[in-house]
Amino acid sequence: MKEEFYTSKGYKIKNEEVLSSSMEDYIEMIYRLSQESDEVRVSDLSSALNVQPPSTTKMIKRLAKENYVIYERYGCIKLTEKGRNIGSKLLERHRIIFEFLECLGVKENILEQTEIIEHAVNDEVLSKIDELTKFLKGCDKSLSP
Amino acid sequence: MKEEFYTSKGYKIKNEEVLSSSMEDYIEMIYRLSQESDEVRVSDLSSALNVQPPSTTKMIKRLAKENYVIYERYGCIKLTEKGRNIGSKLLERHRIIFEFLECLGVKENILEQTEIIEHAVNDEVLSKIDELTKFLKGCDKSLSP
DNA sequence: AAAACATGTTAGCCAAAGCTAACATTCTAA
DNA sequence: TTAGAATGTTAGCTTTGGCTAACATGTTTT
Repeated sequence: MKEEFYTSKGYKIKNEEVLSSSMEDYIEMIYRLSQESDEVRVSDLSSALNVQPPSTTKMIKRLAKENYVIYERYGCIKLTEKGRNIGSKLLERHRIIFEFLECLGVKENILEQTEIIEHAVNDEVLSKIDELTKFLKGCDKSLSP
Repeated sequence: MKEEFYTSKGYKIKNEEVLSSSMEDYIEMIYRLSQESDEVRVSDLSSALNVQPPSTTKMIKRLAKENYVIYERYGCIKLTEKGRNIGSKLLERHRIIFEFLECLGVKENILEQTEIIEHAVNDEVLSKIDELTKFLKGCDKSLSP
């Protein structure tokens, strides 16, 4: 099966990905905020993601329908088991990309670049990058003991 | 200025990027096809990108309005100077990411991953990755002479 | 307990980039 | 040279994920 080109949107459709980039952003952030306090509310999420509250409400409803979070109007947002599992993977993925970029010596907008790239890599690439980063850190050590 | 989180869409808006990912895909492909033949038509582009012709027509109109291509109804598609410059950069970016992934030992969907990642990296990251790949290729050589 | 403020929701708009169905143009071959 | 095939365009629909304005609910303060 020859590999073919698609437009960016084409890959998304083709891959029938369960989670869109935005959904990932919200879940990752809910997970992050849940670690700091167990009262995560719409306003927290909105300001953490620099988004207006109605956007958050809309997305939370969707995440609730698909069983990533439990939520009732005016209440607080809790991840389900499923949501928590994904959240921790997303955070780990974030960490791997961030450390890779650090290791590359990227200086500008490193958080932004992390946020953008993390949605782009699949599992295989992610694990190769993780290995590579570990390897490079080893090199550093042997270069500057 | 502290770095902040945004959703994926947020970064796109924030960066007021001139070229969307899709626009990049089309320009890159037109450039690629132009190298093979100088008669690039809507149908060529549509099938190369696995997109229906009306999508191509729509995008070409937009690219023409923004001066990346010259096009008239039922005619063939030519890149402008501006379009050509960008096209060659996009192809180079593609090459850098592809070689990096090869070098990492990525086996599955390497073209697809290239296509997705190339839209995610900024210039700084791209050049660091390029350097790294050269470095890694050097390592290979010294490991397997 | 009522007024004022803060927080959350609803409704409805927008742009991007796909799609299909229907129509228009151009090319080819009888 | 004209009919039919191939190619291209238009119109209009869909989804995603933002946004604002207006309204609803909850919380706090007097």
